[in-house]
Amino acid sequence: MTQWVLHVDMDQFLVAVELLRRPELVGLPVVVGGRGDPTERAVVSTASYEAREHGVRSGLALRLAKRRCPDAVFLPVDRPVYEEASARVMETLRSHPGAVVEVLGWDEAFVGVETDDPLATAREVQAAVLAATSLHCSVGIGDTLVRAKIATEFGKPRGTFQLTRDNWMEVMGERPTTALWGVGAKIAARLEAIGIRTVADLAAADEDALVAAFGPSSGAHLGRLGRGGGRSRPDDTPWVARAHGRETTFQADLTTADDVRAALAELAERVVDDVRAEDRPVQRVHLKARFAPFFTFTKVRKLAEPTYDVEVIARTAYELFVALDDDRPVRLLGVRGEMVPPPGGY
DNA sequence: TCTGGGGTCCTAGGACCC
DNA sequence: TCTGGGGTCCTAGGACCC
Repeated sequence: MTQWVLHVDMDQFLVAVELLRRPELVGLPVVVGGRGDPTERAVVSTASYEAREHGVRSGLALRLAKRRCPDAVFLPVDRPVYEEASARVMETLRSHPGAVVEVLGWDEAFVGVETDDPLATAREVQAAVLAATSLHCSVGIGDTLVRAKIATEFGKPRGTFQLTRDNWMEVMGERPTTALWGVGAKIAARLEAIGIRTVADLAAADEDALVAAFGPSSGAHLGRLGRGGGRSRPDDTPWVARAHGRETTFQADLTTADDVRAALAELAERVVDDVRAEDRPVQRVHLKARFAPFFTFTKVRKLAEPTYDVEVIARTAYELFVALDDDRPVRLLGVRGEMVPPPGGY
């Protein structure tokens, strides 16, 4: 028996969950995002495959989604329903004999299994998830987490794909570095500046050069990533949150200090609700502010004493806001509370 | 054309200490 | 007059992911 990693990724998850309770929308372009009103400031969380054909993607402003696909049905984000569906998916994965499940988000997880027929196991997992939830997923099969994760893209929708040491270079070698998990536009540009454009270039790159350009941790990580390497066993230790935050985009920009203070107080209150539930007080306060149209700043301050006190957190956030010394209208505010680590650390 | 809301991790560099 | 070498703690800021 061999150790394999499966990466299970739900297909158009938010839309799929909505279609279960609105079957009449199956086959139509459906967009889930914000409060479901395309005239508001909000973005697409998930678009159905039919909507994607019109160029609607996650992260696109709802207003633009409406323009690109005027016939789309817009639905509001309904977190509790997705959390519930997600929990059933994860429970199904954990019920597979011998499975070690590492959750990555609402709609995806790594599953470590021992099997001589990983494709058959992947099919079993897909069938079990479908039976338990009526939802379809794609499964990437790999000999490392990175390979399994990237394989999934080639299996979508409802399919599987296998990526291992043997076919990694053949499949990935000529692709740009942005095809890798964790390499975005900025990192890709910095790599290109030192002559690395493709995955094959990165795999062959000199480790010292990568470390010189990206530091000891990131440099070594990038080299491994190019070769598809890294961890090969999922880790199922329960997740312990480092921080909780809340942020809001205002439909009408804020212009007065009182409005800002009131908004920060409300956000701080919601943050404290979350950190109380963790039973670990806030030790550092992060303030995020976006001024119209797109300048975003974050500031951090460590508190003298860890606290659950909403007043202290809200006042600290406001002090950080004032320190920005920017009098443009405010489009977004966020407060994040970084908690004291649990006994024994993370 | 307009950019959510929830997160994590890393690096650089200053302040300070021995 | 010039200035080691190791370490910790802190903030700022960048980048990425779902």
